Amino acid sequence: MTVSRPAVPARPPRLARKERIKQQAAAETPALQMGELSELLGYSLKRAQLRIFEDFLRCVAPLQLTPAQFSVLLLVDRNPGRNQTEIASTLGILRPNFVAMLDSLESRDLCARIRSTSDRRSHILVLTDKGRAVLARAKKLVAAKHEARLNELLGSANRAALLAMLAKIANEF
Amino acid sequence: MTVSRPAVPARPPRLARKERIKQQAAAETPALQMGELSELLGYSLKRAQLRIFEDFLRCVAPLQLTPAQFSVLLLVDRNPGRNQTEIASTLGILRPNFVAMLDSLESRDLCARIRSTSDRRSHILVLTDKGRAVLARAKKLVAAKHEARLNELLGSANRAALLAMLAKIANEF
DNA sequence: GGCATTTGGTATGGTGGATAACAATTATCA
DNA sequence: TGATAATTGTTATCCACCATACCAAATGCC
Repeated sequence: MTVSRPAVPARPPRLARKERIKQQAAAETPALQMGELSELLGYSLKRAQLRIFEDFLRCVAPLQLTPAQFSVLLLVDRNPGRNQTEIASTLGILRPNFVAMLDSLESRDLCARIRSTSDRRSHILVLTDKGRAVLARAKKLVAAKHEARLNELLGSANRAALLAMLAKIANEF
Repeated sequence: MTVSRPAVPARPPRLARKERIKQQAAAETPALQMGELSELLGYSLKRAQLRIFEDFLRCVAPLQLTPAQFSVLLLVDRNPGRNQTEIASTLGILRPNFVAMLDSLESRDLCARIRSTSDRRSHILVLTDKGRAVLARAKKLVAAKHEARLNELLGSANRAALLAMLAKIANEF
């Protein structure tokens, strides 16, 4: 049986960050020296991440999904029978912050919380039919627009190497 | 002449994010399937970025500098005579948000705002002696602890390739 | 001289992230 | 068995970051 709680209106994600910053400095004096900044991995990493998220939002805009929401749908779909704590912790989301996120997804009828019969404390997460459909469409959009453009920019071998290094940093650093 | 305004107390950055999330799921059931998540560049990118920032904070903790503050000091040092708008916009910081940041740095006597004689609207940014000293120490700490460990993990050739790809994404994507 | 623009700043709201505390439930173990 | 500890989902709350609208002072532009 589905556990329902007061509906929380879904909020559309915002995008287009860089354009607004650009317009700040319209007619610029000679470009600034970046100095050691361009050698700082953290700096480039954050800039690249912002870009990627921006593009992700654009590509998946018709479905109104943020990267975080997409990752939740993916993980829930791939791991049936798991509860909130398990899904949240593998995504690096703190349990309290995961509640509102699920409320949002549930209010849009993309996923549902089901009371576990074996442990009545926990809520098992499942995708609804609509959730599965949206996830499928999102995957296609991401693959066709987002990742494809990345492959074009980097080349698929480089892209794979990049991914491997990022995973290494995330896991072994 | 230095423009001084009501001092804002400097706030120490927080760190150690991952540990707290780990403790959520202590004794785990079989690991979850990440599915397409590990193929999503944005996901790995963000995870890696969080790791890198965490380590950066740790390495530079004795100086109480966040990555953003460090980047401001670097940029101001490398570009004398620039005003707030120029520094902020090249760092992707919106002018209103840059005010508090400068207040903090100024209250710690790391940098100063100087009224431009040619344009009395703008504040020219300069590092104080203490600011230069702190920046120098920070650079050494970052190079010795942070970047060195990264080189060890990836190898310097790979690290350079990674940096190049990230810059490409940030600039050409 | 009158107008738009620029600059630094304030106020404010949104959003993500983090902690403390709590009730209900389950696990542990004397 | 029964008392105590741990876990789960949740609320409330705080802080940091990001974004917008607006403002006064100063400047640029006819």
